Amino acid sequence: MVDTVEQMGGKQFSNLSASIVATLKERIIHWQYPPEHRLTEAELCQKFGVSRSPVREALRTLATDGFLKKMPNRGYAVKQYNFHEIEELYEVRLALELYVVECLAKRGAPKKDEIDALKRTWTCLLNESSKKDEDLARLDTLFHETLAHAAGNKSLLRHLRAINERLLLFRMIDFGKAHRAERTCHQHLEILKRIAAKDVAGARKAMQQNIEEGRNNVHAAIKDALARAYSF
Amino acid sequence: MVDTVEQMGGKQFSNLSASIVATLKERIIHWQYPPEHRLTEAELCQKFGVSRSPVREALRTLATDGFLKKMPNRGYAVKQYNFHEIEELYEVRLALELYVVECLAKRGAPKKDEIDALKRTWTCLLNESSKKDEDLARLDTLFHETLAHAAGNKSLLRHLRAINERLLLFRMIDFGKAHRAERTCHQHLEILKRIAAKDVAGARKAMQQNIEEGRNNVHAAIKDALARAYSF
DNA sequence: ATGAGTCAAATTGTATACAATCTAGAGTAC
DNA sequence: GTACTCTAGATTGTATACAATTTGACTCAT
Repeated sequence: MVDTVEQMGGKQFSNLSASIVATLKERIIHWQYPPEHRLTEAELCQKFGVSRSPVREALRTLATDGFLKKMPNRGYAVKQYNFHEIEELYEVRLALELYVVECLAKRGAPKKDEIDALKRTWTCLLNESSKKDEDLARLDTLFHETLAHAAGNKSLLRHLRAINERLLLFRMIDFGKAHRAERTCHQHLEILKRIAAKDVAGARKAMQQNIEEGRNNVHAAIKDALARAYSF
Repeated sequence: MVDTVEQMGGKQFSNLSASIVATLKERIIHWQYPPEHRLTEAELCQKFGVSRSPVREALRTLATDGFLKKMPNRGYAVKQYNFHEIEELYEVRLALELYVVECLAKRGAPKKDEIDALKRTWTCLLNESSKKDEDLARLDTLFHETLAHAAGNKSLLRHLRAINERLLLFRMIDFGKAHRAERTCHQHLEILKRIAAKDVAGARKAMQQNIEEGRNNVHAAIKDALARAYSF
């Protein structure tokens, strides 16, 4: 099976390296490459039909982004996050997102039109009969990133994006749980209400509940169902 | 003037790219390359006497680390942080470090030997007549990273390191201020005391004071002295 | 003088060849 | 059977050549 980079979703990239990064990220997120799956430069060159230079750049990028791990002289492998590491990612996320809502509750709400758009999207998605876990997870991520964006700190947003991108893999598990989407929607509205009311402590608490519920779902799901693929 | 990568501090690196990254980082931090100074692959190849491959990798790394900015088809340039961006970095740092002390105050103090070592180092440095700003800034950074390490979250530590490394440039300004070292030392001891007493709110407050004082010093210094080099 | 068009230089993107290093397995001595 | 050595293969690191793109200045027509 020979892939071509051009197939990749129809999106255009400025160079081969960026395109390869996007392709591999997509595959890793969708579990098409299992954890610990090895990737070598030569193999990818052949599959994508490109030279080592762009492949090499792409692998380095993915390694620094935490999608791959580098094994000296043995190539790269899809990084397998253990239970503890996932918890750590959630903790950093919590720290940053609590700060976001604190800022917003203190010095003014996010832009009304953005928030309204999010509310509408949630409503549409919940009414649909076929709710894909991935769509829900992406919408959830979008909500949190919209808040971060509204806080107006680009550096904060960048760090949060890096973490959320990596957690997307596990958040899909989160939304696999029954009625999780409805609960999340409810929690999001609560967060917005508290921010609007400039209730700093309340907003922090609402955000903490939202994030920790997700974390607990992932926590439980991993222990239950994924013990085979992911050995702790 | 032809540099050789081997000169670089005597440290050994596994490959040329890592060595170039370290060299350039060092120079940027010491203002040997002014903000907006342009760096092209070809120029660095000639200076270091190596080929484009490792130089290219190094430049990409420095760009993603926030030391350089990439200008499409115009090479790279030393990133000039404006006032607002520095404030943003300090905010993210604050969010993460508040979380660190909160964790520590809640679930147990850092290791005693590490803390004692820090205390001793502070004492030595304060007694020396020649206090270099850079040494003080590095010790300050070390203190904060030791706390983060004690919190036991590797992901958190990585994000914090990235921010602190970038802020080192400005923290040297911070310690240029008279008696700042003594004040910082005092504040650090206060933080440790509150953590030991499991006083969460007190520890957060002490940390916030410490960080915001530094931020204000940098804030003022930049407005005063650096308006020439750094145009806002 | 001003604007469009053109071309050389600068710069990055990609391919490929070669060098250095490490891994793992086969083979051999004991 | 076990441990040791040596070697072939795998893999990354580095150098270099070539292609593609963009920039900026120069020319020429208006």
